[in-house]
Amino acid sequence: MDGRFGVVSSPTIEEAAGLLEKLLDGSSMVVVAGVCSSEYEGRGASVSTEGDKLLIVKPGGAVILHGPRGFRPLNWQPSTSHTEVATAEGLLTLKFYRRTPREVLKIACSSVWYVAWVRFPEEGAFWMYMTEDDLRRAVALHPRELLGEDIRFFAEEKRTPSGKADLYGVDGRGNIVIVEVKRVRADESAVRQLEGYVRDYPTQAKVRGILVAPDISDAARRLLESRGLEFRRVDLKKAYSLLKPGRGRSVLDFL
Amino acid sequence: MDGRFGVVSSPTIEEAAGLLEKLLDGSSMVVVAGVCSSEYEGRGASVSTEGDKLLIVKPGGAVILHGPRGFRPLNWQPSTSHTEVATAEGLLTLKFYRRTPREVLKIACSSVWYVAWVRFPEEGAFWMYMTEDDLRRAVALHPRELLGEDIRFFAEEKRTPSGKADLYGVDGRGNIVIVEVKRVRADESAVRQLEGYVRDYPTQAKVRGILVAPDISDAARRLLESRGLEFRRVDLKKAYSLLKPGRGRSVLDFL
DNA sequence: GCCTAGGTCCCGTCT
DNA sequence: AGACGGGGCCTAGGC
Repeated sequence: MDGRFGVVSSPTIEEAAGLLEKLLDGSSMVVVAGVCSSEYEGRGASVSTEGDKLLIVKPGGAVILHGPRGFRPLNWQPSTSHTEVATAEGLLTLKFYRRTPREVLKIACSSVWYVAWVRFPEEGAFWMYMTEDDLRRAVALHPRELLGEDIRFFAEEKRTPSGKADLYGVDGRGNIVIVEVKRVRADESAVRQLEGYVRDYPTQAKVRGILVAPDISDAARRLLESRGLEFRRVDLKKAYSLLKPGRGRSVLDFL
Repeated sequence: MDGRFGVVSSPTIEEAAGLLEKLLDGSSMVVVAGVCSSEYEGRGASVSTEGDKLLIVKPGGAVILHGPRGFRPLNWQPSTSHTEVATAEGLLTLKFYRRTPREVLKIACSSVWYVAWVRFPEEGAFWMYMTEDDLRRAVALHPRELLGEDIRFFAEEKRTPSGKADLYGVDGRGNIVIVEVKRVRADESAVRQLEGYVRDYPTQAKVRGILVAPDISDAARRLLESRGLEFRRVDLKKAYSLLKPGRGRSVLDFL
């Protein structure tokens, strides 16, 4: 346990427990593979029977228990306030508690294939782009190019009784325009959002509601038209290139 | 690689590549820890710089790349259609492709701490309970106990122009009642859903909309009242015990 | 394949 | 703390 990382293969239950007591101090990224069952109680409740499992415990207290299949973990704990390691009747038992919301995840392993860890792991930087935020900024800055008309925007992410609307503006004829932006194909819930924002705008005058997205589902289109709202198709490639003219050539080509 | 599992500590880049070419055939749950960077392009785009990473590849093709912190993976692929393993300029490079949607995740590792695997992992059974489905069934079967009045329900999960409504019924006075059920505290989007269902019901007569949940947010309550809709608090413990009288004592006690 | 809605969603951000 | 909406959300169920 002195190096940067370590692995112990086929530990006994007691050896595994001893190792984990030292390792689960928040300094290491720990992986335990073995034959385990699990129990969760909290916002919901679940049980899993014995089977091969992969347990990951990260510095910061995130706990993730994977079964052999699927993408999502069987059980997890986004953060942990208290951890217990013990052995009982030939089982390695782990308990991970969380305060708010009150939850507990219990894991019991009858065999442990290996315990592996990396100490004081270094965190690289991470950037994500092409988000809805990027698209909203592009629309706000370049309405003529992206919506086909000039709109002067005066507010973003403004609170209304129905929620937060993306963009507020005034069109060439002086109409209030409320814009809801979606980075992906717009569905009915996007229309419901926009409908609420338009209805909540405190005026007797006509308020235009525009849904801006690369595409819209048929059902959403019908709902939108029945409510007198508008849809504007936006080209993601064009939007992002307006925002960052010099960047992302390869990313855009991929789209 | 003959046993049920295996671990190789501190492999060279070439050794790691050789191992992974054999291991990434869908027969094993594989873990790679090392110093890696990553790139993703698809529905969005992201990059991460060199740092300690934990790569998990499951049978079935799920790929999960964790950094040292947080609960969610930095990058992932829910399923993979094609995988490439190579070495280039002292780096282990892995590429995971997906068809629909078209996405690619590229990982490059300059050091590999360990490669570990479990072959032909056995899957245990998994049960989850106390879902929204359970609650909806409880309300449909026991309206008097849970809503305080007799309602005869005649439809569930029925399609409307605004989406799918949870329950349709008729109350003691012959009014149509539409019920939206939430297992957790109801928010504004729940009210918007219910509002749409009520509005879409094809009748001139009064239609009651009832939101059923263990709790409701203040903003949602205001929106609900302004729209003439009703709220009924439901006790999860009671609902669940009505559904399964003989079961779940311990789970309920925890709530 | 698309679409809808749930989820122990998680997560940031703002009040 | 709660609350609201985004997310490469994922996943199940319909069509």
